[in-house]
Amino acid sequence: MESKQVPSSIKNRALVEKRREEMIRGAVTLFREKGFHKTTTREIAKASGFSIGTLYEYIRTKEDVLFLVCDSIYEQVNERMKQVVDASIPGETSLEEAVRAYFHLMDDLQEEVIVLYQEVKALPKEAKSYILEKEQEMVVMLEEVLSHSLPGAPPGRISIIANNVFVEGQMWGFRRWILQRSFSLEEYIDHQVSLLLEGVSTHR
Amino acid sequence: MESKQVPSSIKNRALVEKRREEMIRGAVTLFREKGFHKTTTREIAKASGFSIGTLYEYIRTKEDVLFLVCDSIYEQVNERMKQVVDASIPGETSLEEAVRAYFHLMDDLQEEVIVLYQEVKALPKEAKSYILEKEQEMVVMLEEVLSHSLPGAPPGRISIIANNVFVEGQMWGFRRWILQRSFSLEEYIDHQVSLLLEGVSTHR
Amino acid sequence: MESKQVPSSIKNRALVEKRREEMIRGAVTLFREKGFHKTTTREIAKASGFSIGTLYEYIRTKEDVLFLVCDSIYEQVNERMKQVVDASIPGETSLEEAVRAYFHLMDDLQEEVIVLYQEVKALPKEAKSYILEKEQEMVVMLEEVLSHSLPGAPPGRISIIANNVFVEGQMWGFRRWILQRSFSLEEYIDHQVSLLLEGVSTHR
Amino acid sequence: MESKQVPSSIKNRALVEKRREEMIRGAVTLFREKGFHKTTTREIAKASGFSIGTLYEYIRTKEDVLFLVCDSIYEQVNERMKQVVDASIPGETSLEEAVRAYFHLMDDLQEEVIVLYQEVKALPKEAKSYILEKEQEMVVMLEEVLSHSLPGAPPGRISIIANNVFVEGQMWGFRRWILQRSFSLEEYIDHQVSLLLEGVSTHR
DNA sequence: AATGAATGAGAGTTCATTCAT
DNA sequence: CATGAATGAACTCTCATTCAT
Repeated sequence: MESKQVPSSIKNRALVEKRREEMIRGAVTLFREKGFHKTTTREIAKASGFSIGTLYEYIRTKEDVLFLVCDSIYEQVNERMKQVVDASIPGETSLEEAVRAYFHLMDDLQEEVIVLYQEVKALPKEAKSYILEKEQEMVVMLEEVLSHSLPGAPPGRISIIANNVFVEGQMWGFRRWILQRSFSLEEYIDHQVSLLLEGVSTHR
Repeated sequence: MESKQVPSSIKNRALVEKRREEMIRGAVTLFREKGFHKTTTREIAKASGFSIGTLYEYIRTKEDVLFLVCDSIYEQVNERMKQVVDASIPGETSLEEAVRAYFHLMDDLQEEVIVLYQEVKALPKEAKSYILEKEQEMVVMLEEVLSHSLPGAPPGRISIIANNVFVEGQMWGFRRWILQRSFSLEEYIDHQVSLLLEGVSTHR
Repeated sequence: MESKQVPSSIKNRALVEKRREEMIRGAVTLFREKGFHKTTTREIAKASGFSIGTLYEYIRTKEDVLFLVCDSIYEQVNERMKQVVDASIPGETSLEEAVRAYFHLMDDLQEEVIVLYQEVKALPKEAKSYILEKEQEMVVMLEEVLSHSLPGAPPGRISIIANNVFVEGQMWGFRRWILQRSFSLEEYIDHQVSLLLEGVSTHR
Repeated sequence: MESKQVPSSIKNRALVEKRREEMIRGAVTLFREKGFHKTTTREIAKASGFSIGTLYEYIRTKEDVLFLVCDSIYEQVNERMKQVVDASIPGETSLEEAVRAYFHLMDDLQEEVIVLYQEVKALPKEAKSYILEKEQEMVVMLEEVLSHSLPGAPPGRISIIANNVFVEGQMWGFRRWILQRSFSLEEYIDHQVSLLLEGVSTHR
């Protein structure tokens, strides 16, 4: 799937898939720890379990690694989110359920989402657009769920709510140093859901 | 003020202040365009109007420039936000007014906020903590305003709302490519205020 | 024939011969286009129609390819020149005829001769000597023809004339960008023959 | 003069000139010994007496070094040849004198000319054209001298003679392993002049 | 106080060669 | 015999930082 975007000089497709998975696993950890720019290609190779020469058989440039990492993360996020959306029966599955599922997902993939969040901007132009499109797919999925549950709401409003929820989900990860000090995931979700549905006026 | 954090070999305090302002002005633009890592110290020197040698009379490392930039931005943000808060009379100035003022501020300082947003993580540990504290001051100010207007709300809830508002303000800048395509600033603020106060249930 | 100089791990002699011919054909084109140093072994393998692994069954090092190419070219040049010389009957075949035949040969093998000309120096010492000997054989053949036609001339003079003719033949190829703009092959040969025989004094 | 072609980040023009001269001196020797491709930039820096970092303050790429070397050689060659031509009084200075001067020049600059001869092709396209133009200037100078001495000769013939002389001069250097074994410079020149003027027919 | 030439560690990338299958 | 994945030494080039002037 990624092979369409990033060419490799290795012919064996299955092997490419396998090696790239190893690579992504290694790179995510490194990027999370030190950021993309401070991670060297040699470190990536080592963390992936192969030599620098082998690394470059599977990518063309260091930025390709970043792209593969970002792409893979959104692939996971969208995949799992799609399951939630598809399982939802319009009119029956509540907005609340979907939002809760999304927040749980963001909790599961915290590390990955932080990388995504902080490093996408380092991608070369074209690759960045591609990834931002995938991000947008994510937001669109949220919009769909929202419009099922709020049939009368104007699309502009739906869009803003979707963006809010999207960012609040990510916020749980990238502002963890403040949020996760004071709240459990469930508490955080409860608050956000309550705010979403009723605004500040209500408080329990 | 910054001189406390970043030593300079120049004695003349006023001069240090002046040169650093030039430096920050130049650096913000560059960081916005190409990011911290892809900006060289030579470019910063040039954009600041002095030589590389002179640049290093006023800082110790490249990261000092980033620190000065981040610090200066929060200085401005907090300064202006403080004015809003101080002008507000508890019980009279409404939550809505304060939030609107904050969103306008985020619109004014868009470029700067994006830099802040994307590059803080590149700061060395200690400097990062220092800047994150300033960020937290900002959030605390929002919390204060909120607790004035929502006297009965529990502090945890206040904190989450403050974080939400904080991030939604920044979102106007860093998700501009999607938001500013569909909404004027006023429309965006109207929606956010309405959502904040009443939740999704209401719509016009 | 080449197998004496460059060992191969393949036993089947005929196969070695065949594969090496494919290899030389591919390599000449590449060397002509981008030079020896900028051509990779992978490219040579591809142009030859087999894998990099197979390539290395028929040679030991990249320089072996260059050697085989150079050797093969001189083999052709000398072979064809020998036919001319052998066909010449001392005293009957004129100097002019032989020189004309040589220039035509240089025109036919232009591409190959340019490669020879530009890349021989990249050969390792021993291989270079071997090739330069073959080059010298070529010059010696010219000397023989010349001494038949100029029986009274001292050998030193013969040698210089042979070198001149040798280089003028190659010049038609490697200075083509200037010569072939102004002259057809026949015009060029006519001029050179006239100059050779009579010097500058005469002009038509 | 070269500064127009190859930008340097050093501002002091005189210094650039000086350092580049050191660089060229070092590089010529290395290129002569091992060729352009087998010489590393670190070796060039070392031979020039400065660090790798400093080297790159005066050039952009390794190929720039080659260009500067080639340019400088032709600068010298053309400069010195111009003196000969300018000193010649049309009608008085004989063809012979000019050709002799040229051969002596080629003897003096043997090493440099061999480098030129073998490495020009490694230059990037544009730089190559520029250097070939300078080479052509050299040939044109020879043509001028020739046309003064051979007023009745057709231009095509003049051009070929100039090319012959040009290449025969270089030949003294790049075929030294055979020519300089058998001839002193003066003997070589005597033969060439005699052949040029009278052709093969005459011999002393 | 200001300048800019000098430095060299270190980064990304290539590619000839090997060897298990 | 043929293949192509794996290797790592070696290369070019960058850039933060220093220091003599």
